[in-house]
Amino acid sequence: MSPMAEPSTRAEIVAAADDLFYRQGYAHTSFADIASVVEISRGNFYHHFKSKDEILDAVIAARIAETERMLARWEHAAKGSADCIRSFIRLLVANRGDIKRFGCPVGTLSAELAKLDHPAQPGANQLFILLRTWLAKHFAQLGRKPDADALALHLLARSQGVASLANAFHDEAFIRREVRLMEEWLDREIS
Amino acid sequence: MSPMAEPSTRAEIVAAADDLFYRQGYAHTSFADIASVVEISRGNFYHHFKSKDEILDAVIAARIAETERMLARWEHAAKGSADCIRSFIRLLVANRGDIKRFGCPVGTLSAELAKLDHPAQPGANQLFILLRTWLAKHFAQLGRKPDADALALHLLARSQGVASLANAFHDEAFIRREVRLMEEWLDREIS
DNA sequence: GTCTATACTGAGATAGAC
DNA sequence: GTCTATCTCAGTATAGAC
Repeated sequence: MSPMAEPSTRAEIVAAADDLFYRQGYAHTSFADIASVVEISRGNFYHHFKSKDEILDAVIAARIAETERMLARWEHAAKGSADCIRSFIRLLVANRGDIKRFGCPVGTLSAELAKLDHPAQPGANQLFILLRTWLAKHFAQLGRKPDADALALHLLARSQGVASLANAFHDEAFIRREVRLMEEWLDREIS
Repeated sequence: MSPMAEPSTRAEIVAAADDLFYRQGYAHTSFADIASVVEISRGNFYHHFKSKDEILDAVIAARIAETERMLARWEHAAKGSADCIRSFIRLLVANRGDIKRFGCPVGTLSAELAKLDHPAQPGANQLFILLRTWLAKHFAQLGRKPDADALALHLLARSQGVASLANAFHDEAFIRREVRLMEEWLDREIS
């Protein structure tokens, strides 16, 4: 363990794999792809990871940690629960460039692992669960306790659908339009 | 060309590939997988299709033709445009078993080809365009000509999102709930 | 001793010859 | 319709560098 002076090779591998898994998909990304980004030899990173699945686990763990930090930042910056939910909705706009080109990182990974029937599916779905419970918590705080989870799932589904079609049609204007509709929906639901 | 007494070998290959591409994904399905379903040798296979990409093209063409037939059936059975749009919404319920397990065949193929940066992307998106223009046509006939395309895209996105999350969480009840919300939305929009 | 690099094996895939 | 060439990939063995 080096005392975090520079990013460790392991962390570089995870970061590169994270990026490539998002842009190319998990199955379509080879060790050689990752190695060429990190600029290490291909055989080398068996010292850090025993298998490709282990890298995937590390990438998922990193994404979960990053998502938790993002949610905490939103809660810190927001005035209340309605603002928190708005931050989630606006994430689509903030990331519209990547979403247009590569889709939603959560949804596309979950869909790919489902088709591969991959053992890491529960881990990938943990990202969905994280967002689902966080959104439900804030809907409950806005007085929608009985159907907080249903509202959370509804909003998650809406944003997933927007990401899918924005990706298929490469349409950023569509993202902005749907984000406005979701904000109006939110205002109606919590008024 | 045999006079359609029995399904031709070529049609059997396309049907098997269609099914496997849906359930396993395109990249993860090999010639051997398809050949073992159709029970032909790989050499015979090569007589009908020169490459895997060619099979994909044939599968996409078959899906487009099948979708066009489905839309025509809906129009024939429906009382009016509102009924047509309801048929589209209820497709989620009709196919809920497959959607729960494998997602939406249109959306998952489009997403996979996007990640692979595959040349057949435009063909796969043609399926989306087919639904989009068909829905927009019926919204226009219901007096929503100015925003008919936006309404069509909105509904397409909603159903894509429902399929994605139903697949991730393996939740059929969620599909039924969201379908009801979409039907209520439709009633409001066209009233 | 921690990290890195080179060389190799075997599985599974497409493509194609015969 | 069998049989083979070739390619890419994950994974391993092992030795060298700091």
